[in-house]
Amino acid sequence: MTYTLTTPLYYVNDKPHLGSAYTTLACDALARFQRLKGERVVFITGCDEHGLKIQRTAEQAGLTPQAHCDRVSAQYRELWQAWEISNDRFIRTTDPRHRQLVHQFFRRVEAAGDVVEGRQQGWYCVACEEFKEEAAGADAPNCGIHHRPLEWRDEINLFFRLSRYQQPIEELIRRPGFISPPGRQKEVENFVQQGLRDFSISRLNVPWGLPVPGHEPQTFYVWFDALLGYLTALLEPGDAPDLELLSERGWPASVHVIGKDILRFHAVYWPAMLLSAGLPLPERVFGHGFLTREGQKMGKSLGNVLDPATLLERCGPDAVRWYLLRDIGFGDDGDFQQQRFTDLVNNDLANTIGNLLNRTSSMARRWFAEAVPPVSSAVTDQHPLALASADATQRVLAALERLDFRAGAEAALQLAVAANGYLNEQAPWSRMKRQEGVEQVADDLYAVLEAARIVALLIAPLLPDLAERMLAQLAQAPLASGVPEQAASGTLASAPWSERLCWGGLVAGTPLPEPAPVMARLELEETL
RNA sequence: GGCUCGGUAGCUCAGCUGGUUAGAGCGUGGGAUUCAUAACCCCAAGGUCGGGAGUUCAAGUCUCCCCCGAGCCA
Repeated sequence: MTYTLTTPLYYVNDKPHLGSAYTTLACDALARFQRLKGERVVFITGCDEHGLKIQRTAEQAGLTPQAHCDRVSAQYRELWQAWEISNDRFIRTTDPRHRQLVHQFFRRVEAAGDVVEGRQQGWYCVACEEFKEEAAGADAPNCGIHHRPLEWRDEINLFFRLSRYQQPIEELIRRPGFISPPGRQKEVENFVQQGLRDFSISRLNVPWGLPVPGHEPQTFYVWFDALLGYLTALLEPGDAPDLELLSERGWPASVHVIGKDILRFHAVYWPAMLLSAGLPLPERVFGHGFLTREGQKMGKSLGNVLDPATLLERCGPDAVRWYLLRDIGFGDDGDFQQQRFTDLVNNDLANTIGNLLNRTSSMARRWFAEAVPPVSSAVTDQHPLALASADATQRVLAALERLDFRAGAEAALQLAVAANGYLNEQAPWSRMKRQEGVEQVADDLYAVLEAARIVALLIAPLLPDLAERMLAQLAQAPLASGVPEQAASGTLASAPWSERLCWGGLVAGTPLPEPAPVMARLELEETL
């Protein structure tokens, strides 16, 4: 079984913003988690590059659409590299193979009798690339989202007969777990209950689009072509663009992770299209929330846009990943507050987790020959910290499985808190001063180091960098959650994650490197 | 206009099928300590659980109305 997950294919209208980074970061955590569990993962991201909006943006910049797309998609690719996103694929809908796959898909849909000509009349928002039903009777309406005038369209184009899929779609969206979070399910149900209407899948007079075979000069509506990018992305380098191959390449997807604004495309239109083409349906669609900043919507007009590249540069990957994943319920809207951001990062990562490792390693080295202290048989898997570790592990696994990154992060953090508490109760430094119970001190330090090791393993999906730094500090093999399982097992002679998560992995006497803080405190003097 | 979801300590939130003095984290104040990244640990203050009415022996938790916020649809 392959675990296939996708981010949306981001529209290359402008450089990447924090919202895209948020989605991608979350998917990266999920992908790493699945890889660590030993699953074969195909993590897909990429860019959606057709459509009138792109065409116009390019014109305004004095570029050809292709040049514009090349430029913006490169920004995405570079940003994800900088963020160490472990995507296995990066698909662009201008990829030549994509065109062929879209044509093949379309022929299937057409053969199924699901393509009809129709007259499309209505107000269109180019920025949304959507017709606005609600503006039907209006005179010169504006888009409610973009506050720009809508454009009148009256053309003959091709429609997909969505109405034929009323029943199967109703059943699909009722299926528990298909739409997450559950709150959004009703939203879609209401929409579907009102009756599905055929929707237009082609445009006239939009040269920057894939031609509809047999229906020139029609080009495909961006959304039709973009969604299919998930399929093209699965093709391996040498593969011919053939839908028949997909089942061997990881289709259907285990989950599409998207922003809540495009839930309908993924939960209704897309499955119907797949049904029509005779392809299996994705197992799950997760619509996450949006980010505001200090209570306000981010936008150019307000000048309060947080640039993900700047954020990375100034704060590092661990801090931002932690904040977004640990403080915002995945699915809920979230507010980026700089004060809270630094508070949480410093408290959780630097003080609680980082300092735990630092202080313990320092003591172990000082009193036990710069190595992991000898353990006595008193430290069993019934040790309080062993129990805490087992509990944390179980909770992290369960949480990440349901994409509850916040609960996962908290559970891992709790283990570090427990270990710090234990250390203070036992106060090995006092024992050493009194020159008594050295064996007890060794046991205590061993147990705390062991807990720290497990904390590192548990945060690995969320904070791969910090996890590796911690493991290095503990003289442990790296995890490499970012590379495919086969490659990892080929190069690393370490046990799988699930085994390493078991209590007692540290070997007494293993030399410990000189401790250096694994996580620096954030000291932001100005506003980001 | 219809529907949905929220409104719980300064902030972000947890509170399952109603049941002792409403919880956590952050922030704030204090204490303790020195192994450690002025970190860790402990303690405290702080809430008429949006407002009102009702059901009940008992409501943050159920019903109705209203106010505010978000969203989907028209």
